[in-house]
Amino acid sequence: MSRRYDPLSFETRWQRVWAEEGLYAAVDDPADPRPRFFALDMFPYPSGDLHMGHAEAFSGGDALARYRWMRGDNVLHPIGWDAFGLPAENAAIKRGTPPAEWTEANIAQQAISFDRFGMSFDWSRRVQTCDPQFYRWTQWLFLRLFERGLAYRAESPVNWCPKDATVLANEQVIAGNCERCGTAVERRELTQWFFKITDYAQRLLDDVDLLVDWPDRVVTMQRNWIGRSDGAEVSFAIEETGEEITIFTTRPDTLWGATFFVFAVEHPAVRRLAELAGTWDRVQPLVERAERTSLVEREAADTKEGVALGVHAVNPVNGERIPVYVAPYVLMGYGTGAIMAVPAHDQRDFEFARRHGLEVRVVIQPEEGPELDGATMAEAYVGPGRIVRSDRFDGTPVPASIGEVVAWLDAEGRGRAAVHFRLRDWLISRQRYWGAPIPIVHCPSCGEVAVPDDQLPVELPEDADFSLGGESPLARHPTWKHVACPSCGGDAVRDTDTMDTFVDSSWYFLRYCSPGYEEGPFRREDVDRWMPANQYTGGVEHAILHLLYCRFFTKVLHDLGMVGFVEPFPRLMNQGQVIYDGGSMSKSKGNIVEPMPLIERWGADTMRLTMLFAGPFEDDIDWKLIEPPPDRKPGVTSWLGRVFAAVAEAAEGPDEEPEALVRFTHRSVRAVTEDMDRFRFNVAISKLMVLTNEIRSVLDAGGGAREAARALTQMLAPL
RNA sequence: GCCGGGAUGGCGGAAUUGGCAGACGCGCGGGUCUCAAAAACCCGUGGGCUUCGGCCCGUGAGGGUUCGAUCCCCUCUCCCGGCACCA
Repeated sequence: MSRRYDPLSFETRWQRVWAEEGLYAAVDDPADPRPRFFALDMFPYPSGDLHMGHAEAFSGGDALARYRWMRGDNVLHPIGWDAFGLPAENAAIKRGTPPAEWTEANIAQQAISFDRFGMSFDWSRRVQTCDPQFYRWTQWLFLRLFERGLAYRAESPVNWCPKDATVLANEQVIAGNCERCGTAVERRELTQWFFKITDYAQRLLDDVDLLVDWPDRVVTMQRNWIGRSDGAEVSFAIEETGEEITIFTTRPDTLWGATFFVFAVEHPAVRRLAELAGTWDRVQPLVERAERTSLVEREAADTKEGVALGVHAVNPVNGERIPVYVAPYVLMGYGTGAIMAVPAHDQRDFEFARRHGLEVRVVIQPEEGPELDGATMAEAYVGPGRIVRSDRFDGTPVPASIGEVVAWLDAEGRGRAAVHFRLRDWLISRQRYWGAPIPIVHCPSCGEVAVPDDQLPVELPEDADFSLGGESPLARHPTWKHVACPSCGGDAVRDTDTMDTFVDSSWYFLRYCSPGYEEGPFRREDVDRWMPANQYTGGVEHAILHLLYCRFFTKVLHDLGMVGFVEPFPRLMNQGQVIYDGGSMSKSKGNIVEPMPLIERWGADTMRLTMLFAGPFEDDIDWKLIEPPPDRKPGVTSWLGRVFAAVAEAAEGPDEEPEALVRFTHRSVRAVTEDMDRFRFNVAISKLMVLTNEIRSVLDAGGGAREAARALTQMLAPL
C-alpha cells in the first residue's frame, strides 16, 4: 500500500469493494438482533446530473447512515427517483424525445454519479415512480381512497393559455402570463379530481405534537397552512327579503362594532339582491371581471374596491340595520363568503371603511377603558371613533369573553360556535401525460367506475402526441381512452387526467420497505418494522406540501389498517441551500458550480467533507466563501492526507496493536455521537481534526501506534 | 401586517447549554524546502496597553438575576425565512 494519499484511486478501489460485498444492504430478517435505523433521504427529481444541492443533502444523509452503520445498527438507506413530472414533458415538446427516454437517461446518469460520490445506498431497493410496477400501486392506493369517498370530482378553475391551447401548472404562470409564449393566462372551469384532505385537518394539526424533532419553522408552516380558526357562525337577516345569511367570525365579541356587511362577488345571493334593489348594472362589472381574471391576477389585485348592494342587513345582537356591499376582498373560498365588517377591529374592514366613508366603531366592555384593542387605530386614522359598549339590543350588558358571547348567541338561537380551516382539498388531476393515469372509467350508464385491481396498472401509451394543442396527450390519443366498462361491458372512456406527482411521493418510502412485493404496495410487517423512519432528510422547499401529503397518506393508510403508525417522519432535518456569492446559482448569472467535475478533481471524500464542514447542516453554504483558489487544494484534502498517513503508519508500524486501534475507533465514534445525532457534522469533523493532529504529534515525536492510541484514549477519556 | 429563526475576530463557525470566549478550518503575516511557484511542514494571528511578567476591554445595544452570563429574564435595534385581503 502506498503511503501517499491519492483520493481518486483510493476511493474508486474501495467503492468497488463495497459494491462487490453488498456492504450497505439492509437486513430484513426480523431476528437480526441489531437496532434498525431507517435513514431516509428525499428522493431526487431526475432533471439532469446531480447538482450542488444534491451534493449537500446527500453528504449529510450519507454521513448519518454511515455513522449508524459504525455504531452497529442495521441501516436501511435506500434511494429512488421522483421520476414523473412536467420537465420531462417540456423536454419532449422541445426536442421530440419521449419523456420516458429523457427521464431514464437522467436517472442512469445520476445513479452513476451517486456511486462515484460514494453513497452507502442499498441499491436493491431502488424505486422509480414512472415504472409501471411502481405506479401500479399508486393507482391501487388511489382506488382505496376512491372507495372510501376520499377521492372525488368537482369543478375547479385551471390556468389556460389561449395561444398554446393548453392547461398550465401554477409554476408555468409567470406574472399572469404563460411562461412559454407570454400570452395572458385565462381561467377555465374543469371537472377535476380531489383528495379530501380536509377530513384530516384536525388530526394533521393535533399530531404535530408527535413530530418530536422537526425544525420549528416547518412545524409553524404546517400549522399555518392548516390554519384552524375558532369563532362563530352568526346569522344576519336581509331586511328587504327576510332571508338569513350566515357569516363566520373569529371575533363574535365585536358584533356590536359591525357597521356594514360584505358579500364575496361569487356569493349566490348577490345577483338576486342586486336585481331586487336595482343596483345590478353597477354590481355586474365587478362580478364579471372577477369571473374572468386568472387566479394569479385575482390574488395580486390590491384594491379595497366594492359596490353598495342597496340592501341592508340586520345585526342580530342589537337589531341595527347596516348597509350591504359586494367586494372582492371577501373570498368565497373561506368561511361562508359573507362577513360582518368591524372596521375598528379588523385592518381590512378599516381600509374599506375609509375608502367608502363608513363609520368606525370601537367596541369596549363596560368596565374597560377606550385605550383597548382597536381604539388607537381608529383615532390615528379618522379621529376618535364612536365608542360603544357591548350592550345587548335590550340594553343589558353581555358577557365579555368570546366564549361567553358564543354561548349567549347559541342560547338565543342567533349563532353557534364554529371552526374553519384554511386547508383546502388537494387537487390531484393534471391534464398531462407524464404521470400516473387516474384508474377510473367513465361509463354512460354506470358513471365513474374503478378499474379492477387485477387490471392495474393502467399504462401510459408510448405513442402519444406531445405537441401543444387543445387536449392533453392522453385525451387526444386515438385509441387509448376507449375501453369496455368494467361494470357493464358497454362502451366507455378512461379518465384522461394523470395524478399530481406529489401523490407518487406521498408513499414511495413505504415501497422501500418491501421491494418487489407483488400482493400490494407493501407488506405491513415490513413497513411496521422499518417505519416510522428514524430520520428524514431533505430540502425545506418541501416543508409544507410534500410533508403534509405524506402525513395525510399515512393517516389514511392507518385508518385502512395497512400501517401501524400515524406519523411517517417524527424526525426531520432540512439542509441549507448551496448559493454563490450571496445569491442563488442560476444559468442567467452564469455562476452554476457542478459537483461532479470537482469530485473528479479532488475526490468524493474531499467534496463531502468540504460541504459538511462548511457550517451547520441547516444553514446555507455560500460556495464562493469556501471554494479553494483555482491553483490550490481544498482545506480538507490536506487533513484527509494526514488521516491517511497516520492510519497507514499506525497500521504498518512495528508495534502494531489492533485492539488499541479498534478501541480508538470506538472512542472516536463515541466522541462525536451527540454531534452526529444532531446533524452537527461540522463540529464532529472539527473534533476529529483535533484527534488527528494529536495522532500526528505523537507519531512525529517518534511514538508508535501503541503510544498514539494511548494518547488518544487519554484525550478522549473525559468524553 | 401576522408567525418563526437569528446577531460571537478579516471569513465559516466552536464553547460539552450557567464555569478559562474565539476550538477547528479558511484567509492573512513570517519561516523551512525550491531557480521559482504549488504542495508539505513549523511559528504567529480579537482589540488596546506593556517594564515582556503580565494588565485592561471584548459575544448587536441597554438594563436585570447570579459568586460567575455568548447561554436565563425584560426592553430596544438590525438581519433572514414563511404566510399574506383566511374575516
